[in-house]
Amino acid sequence: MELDFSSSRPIYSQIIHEFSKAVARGELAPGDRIPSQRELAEQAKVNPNTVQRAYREMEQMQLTETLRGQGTFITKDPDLLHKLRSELANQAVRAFLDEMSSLGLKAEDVARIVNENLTSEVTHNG
Amino acid sequence: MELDFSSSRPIYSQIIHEFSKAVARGELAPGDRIPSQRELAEQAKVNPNTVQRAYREMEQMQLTETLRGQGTFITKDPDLLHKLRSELANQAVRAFLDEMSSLGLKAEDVARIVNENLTSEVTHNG
Amino acid sequence: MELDFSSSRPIYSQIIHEFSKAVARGELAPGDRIPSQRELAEQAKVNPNTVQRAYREMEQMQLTETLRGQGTFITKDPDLLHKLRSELANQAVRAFLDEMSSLGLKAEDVARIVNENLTSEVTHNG
Amino acid sequence: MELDFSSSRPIYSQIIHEFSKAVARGELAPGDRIPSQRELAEQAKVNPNTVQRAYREMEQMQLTETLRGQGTFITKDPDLLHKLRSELANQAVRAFLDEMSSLGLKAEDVARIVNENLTSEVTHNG
DNA sequence: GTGGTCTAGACCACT
DNA sequence: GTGGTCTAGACCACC
Repeated sequence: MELDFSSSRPIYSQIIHEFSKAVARGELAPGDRIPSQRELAEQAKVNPNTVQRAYREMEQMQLTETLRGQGTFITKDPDLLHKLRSELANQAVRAFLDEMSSLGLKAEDVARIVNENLTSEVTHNG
Repeated sequence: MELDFSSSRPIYSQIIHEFSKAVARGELAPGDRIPSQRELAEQAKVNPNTVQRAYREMEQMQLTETLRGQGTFITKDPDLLHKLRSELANQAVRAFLDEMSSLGLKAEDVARIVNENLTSEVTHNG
Repeated sequence: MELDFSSSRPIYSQIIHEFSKAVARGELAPGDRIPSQRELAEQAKVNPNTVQRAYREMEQMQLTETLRGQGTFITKDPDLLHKLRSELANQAVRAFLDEMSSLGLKAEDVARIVNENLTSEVTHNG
Repeated sequence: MELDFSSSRPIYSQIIHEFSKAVARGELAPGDRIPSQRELAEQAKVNPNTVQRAYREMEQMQLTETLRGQGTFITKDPDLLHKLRSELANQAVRAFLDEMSSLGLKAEDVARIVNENLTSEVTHNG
C-alpha cells in the first residue's frame, strides 16, 4: 500500500480509503483476510498504532470484522461491493458538482469539461 | 458567509475558498471592496484572528490587496475571474476523476453518472 | 453451545458462564458428564486450546472434576445448584442496581421499570 | 472522575460511561463544556491519549461535539438526557433480565430478589 | 501468531 | 490555550 506522507489527509484516513476503494473495485471480497496490523505497518512503513486506528475505525464502519487472534476480515456482506462503490461514487459526484456549481459553471460547461478530461484521464489510468 | 464548523477543513481555509468561488462566479469583481476583518468576524461568528489569517493568505496569493485605511479589495487583474475559475475547476475535475478511476469505474460509467446527476443537480442549483 | 464471537468477553469466559448457568438452571446436575474438550471444540467451532482453558478454570473453581480416562464431570456437591444460582444472581442484581442508581433513578423508578419488563420478558422466555 | 484501574473494563470505556451517566443524571446539560483532554488526564491521572480516545468515541456517538480550539461540549440536543437515560436503563434492564432468566429464575423470583435489594441498595446510595 | 490497551512524548494546526 | 496525529515501545489477553 502506498501512502502520501506529505498529504494533509491523515495516514489512518488514507489507509481506510485505500481499503474502501479496493473493496469497491472488487479486489478485496467479503470474507477476505486483510494484512495483520504489524504486517501492514512494516510494509507501509508506518507505526503499528496508526494502522490499528485505521482498522478500528473500519470495524466501527462495519467494513471489516476481527476474529480474536485470527486477524481482520472484510465483512461478509454479499452486497458490500455495490453498496460501497455507489456510496463512494455518490459522495465524489456530489462534492464535485457542488464545487462546480459554486464556481458558477452551468450544466453544459461541466459536461464539456468532464468529457474533455475523460478521454485523456480515465482511459489513460484504467 | 456560511461556514461549516464541524468540517475538518480549517475555518480560515473555508473563508479563502468562499471568496475564491465568489470571484470565479463573478459575484466579486476586481477592485471590489470586501468586508473588513472585524465585520466579517462578527457576521460569520468566528474569531477575528481566524479572519486575519485568511486575509493574510489571500493577500499572499495575490487574490486581494490592502489599501491603507481604505480596506481590502479584490486584485485589479482583468483576467482574474477566468484564471481562478479554470484553476479551481481543473483541481476539482482532476480530484474527481482520480477518485472515480480508483473506484474501478470506466470512462463510460463516469460519463453516465455525471450526466444523470447533472440534470437534477446543477440545473437545480445554478 | 452458542457463543458470541463479536463480544469483547473472551470465548473461554463465555464457555464457563454457559456451564455455570446450565448448572444453576438445573439442566446439568452434580455428577453429570460434560462433553469432552475435543467434542465441544468441534461443536462450538472454537480452538481446542480455548476449550482447554475454560475447562482448566472450571476445575480450579471446583465447578467440575476430571476422572482420568473417563471425562469431565460436574462436581458432586448436592448444594452446588443453589450456591451457584444465588452467587450468580447476587452478582447480577448488584451490578444492575449500581448501574440504575448511577443513572440517578430512584428505588420506585427501578421497581416500576423492572415490573414493566418482567411481564413481557421473563414470563416470555422462562 | 474516579476510575477503576483494576477493572477489566478499559479506562477509555469507563470515561465514556462516566460522562454518559452524568448526562443521563442531568449533571451535565447539553451545551456544557467538559474538561479539556489535558485537564481530565491530569485530574484522573491517566495519559492524555487515553482521554483523547474516549473523547473521540464520544464524538462519534454524537454525545459530544468539539469546537476547534475551544474545547469539547455536550451535544445541544434538548432531548439528549431522556434518550440517554432510557437507552442506558433499557440496556441494563435487558442484560439483567436475560441473565436472571438464563439462571432459570421465574418472574416472581426476580421481583422478590429485586425488591429485597432495592430497600438496602438504592435508597442507601441515592 | 493475532489484536487491544496504555504510556510517554513529540509535533502540528487552529483559535 | 485547544484538539489531532504520529511514533516508540511496553504489556496483556486470546487463539
